[in-house]
Amino acid sequence: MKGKDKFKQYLKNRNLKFTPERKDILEAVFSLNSHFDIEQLQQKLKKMNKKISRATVYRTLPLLIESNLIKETLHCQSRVKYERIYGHLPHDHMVCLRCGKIIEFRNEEIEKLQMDTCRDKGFFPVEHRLGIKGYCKECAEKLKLDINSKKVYSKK
Amino acid sequence: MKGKDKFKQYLKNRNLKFTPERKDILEAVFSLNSHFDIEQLQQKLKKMNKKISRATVYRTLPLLIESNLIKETLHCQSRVKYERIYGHLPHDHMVCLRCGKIIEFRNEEIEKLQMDTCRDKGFFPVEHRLGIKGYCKECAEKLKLDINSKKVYSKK
DNA sequence: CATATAATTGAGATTACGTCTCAATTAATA
DNA sequence: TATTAATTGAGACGTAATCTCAATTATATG
Ligand SMILES: [Mn+2]
Ligand SMILES: [Mn+2]
Ligand SMILES: [Zn+2]
Ligand SMILES: [Zn+2]
Repeated sequence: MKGKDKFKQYLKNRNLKFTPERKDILEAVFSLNSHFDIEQLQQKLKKMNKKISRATVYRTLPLLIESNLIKETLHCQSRVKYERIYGHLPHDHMVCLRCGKIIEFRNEEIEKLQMDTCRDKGFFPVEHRLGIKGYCKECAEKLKLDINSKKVYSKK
Repeated sequence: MKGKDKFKQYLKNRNLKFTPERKDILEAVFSLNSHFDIEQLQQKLKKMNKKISRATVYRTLPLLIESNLIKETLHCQSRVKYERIYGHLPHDHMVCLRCGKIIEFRNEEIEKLQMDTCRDKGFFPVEHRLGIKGYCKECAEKLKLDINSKKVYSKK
């Protein structure tokens, strides 16, 4: 797993240790399907029979973020969702308010326009996040929402 | 204040009451400058000499959101920030990681592309949020960051 | 206007999530 | 192998947000 070397390198650069706990968490993260929250990560570790304290899990996530292996992607039901980014192309998300489905999309044109705007404002971008909430095709059909109408009708 | 009527209407439609507490909270929200968090809202109410319980404040925000008067805009330092949207054009945000400054921008082209993507996926959008984190012009200069370089350099 | 009724409120308890503390342990190095 | 600074885990702690429930009140109706 190539992410491991990157993580090791990152740790070494700052005189941090590559402990078994950090290795286990890294493996759990990479074995999870991309979007996950802390709860799911802890579950996974449990399934792997790794008893790692909450504190350590919480302490390790920022390291994985700092080393560019994962990032925070969206807040969903007041939970922070993370995802692997190492080896993945940047992309954005749509979240279905009914079934919770997450749809990924990539639009380079949008990204280019974002960069242009940053340049206009003299802003140095580090991270950007675009999230669209709404209803996926299936749910929209069930709810009889018309995709071509621009407005959401308030219930009743 | 026109938002008041909209709120009243919303409440009436669902057999909810237009109580003094709700009125006060609405007024506080509309007198605050656009981006605020719960803490600031409570401060404001205090300044207005309105003693409204925490529970009521928390219970009222979702109503204001549901009635399209305000929306959640961004999470900043693990706090949810809200802002009035009634009577304001939709826009997105840049947040400076150093000084906390929030820069608003509007780019219709980006919005159009988002809508196109939704149409492609059959997704019915309700809300979208684009946030760019990074460094504002002033901070970028202080930190000697080069706006034209695409990558953020990891420290040391 | 008086009454009926369902919605609302506030105080405080409770939960949920995340951080902190500190003694014991351990990875890295030489 | 010895040295040393980093790490860990258990549990205390902090804080935001939600819940509970008895008392209150906005609204509709006659
Ligand atoms: Mn994703
Ligand atoms: Mn704004
Ligand atoms: Zn759905
Ligand atoms: Zn700044």
